[in-house]
Amino acid sequence: MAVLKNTKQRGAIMEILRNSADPVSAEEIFDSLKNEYPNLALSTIYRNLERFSENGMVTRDVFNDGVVRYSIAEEHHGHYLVCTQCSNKIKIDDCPLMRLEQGLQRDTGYEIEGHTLTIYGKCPDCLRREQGAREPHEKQGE
Amino acid sequence: MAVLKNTKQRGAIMEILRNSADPVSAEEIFDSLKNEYPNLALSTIYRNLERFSENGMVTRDVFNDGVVRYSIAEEHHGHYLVCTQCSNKIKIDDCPLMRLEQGLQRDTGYEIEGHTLTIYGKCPDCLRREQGAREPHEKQGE
DNA sequence: CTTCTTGCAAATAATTTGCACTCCA
DNA sequence: TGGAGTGCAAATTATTTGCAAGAAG
Repeated sequence: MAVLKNTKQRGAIMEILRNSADPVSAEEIFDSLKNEYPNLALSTIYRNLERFSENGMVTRDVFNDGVVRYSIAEEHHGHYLVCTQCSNKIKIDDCPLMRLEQGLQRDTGYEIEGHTLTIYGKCPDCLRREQGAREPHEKQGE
Repeated sequence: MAVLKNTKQRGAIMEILRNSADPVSAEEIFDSLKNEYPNLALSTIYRNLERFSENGMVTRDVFNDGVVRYSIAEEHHGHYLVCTQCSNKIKIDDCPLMRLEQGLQRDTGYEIEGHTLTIYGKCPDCLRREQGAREPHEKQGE
């Protein structure tokens, strides 16, 4: 695969990725950079993001709104327990999938490369709040 | 929310969803039905799928190829082993997460509601194809 | 200099929407 | 009958691609 040359656009895109905690879309990157690089092309961003993700430097994810967002690969490890109300997240360290994966590999002939796992629930705070809201006379929207 | 009237298109779409083990896209449903209903419109399918999913009858998922696929909500518990090359899917029946979830519930105070799990890898066919394509002068470093 | 990159414009692909007509309840 | 549902065509949105000009090594 071709060598990645070092251009200022490329650097700028990488910097945005590095500086943002959450995954960002091509368009968001474009907006962030259009002042500094007035004739930066959106296609340049798409092409770079694609290249980054091929190289494993960046993780590509399709969100439920159908938009693809990217984030630095480092940040993207582990599994989470996320609250369906407030989106509060707890990292899950125990991952019981190795065993399962070994079995699958044997049974299906697949070469397992990885997995995604997210568990959803309500966090204690939201549960409490819900209890409170359940009082006979107190009905409140959220 | 408006009452869902009973039309043959609507029934046919539902039937497809019910009869398919894996999630299906609007286009796939369209293809399956275009013989039986020559002037069925794709937009009708999109609109119905959207309505189904609003009503909770059907689950909507955006896949990595950016295409939205739908499946009957019942089937909801089921995890997949998907090939990173050809997207071939195998359903995983064993789900080792109950135990983990019980532990988490105790440890974190979350009330667990569900989870998503997908395992990625290369299917036997793609592995074979890859072997074949591997050129004589192989590169060592990885 | 030669390959990798970029910008621009045009092309796709999936999905959505406006509108007039049709059909179920 | 009246509103829900449909087909069709045109509109949107995110992303991709071809190509000539420009920069990096």
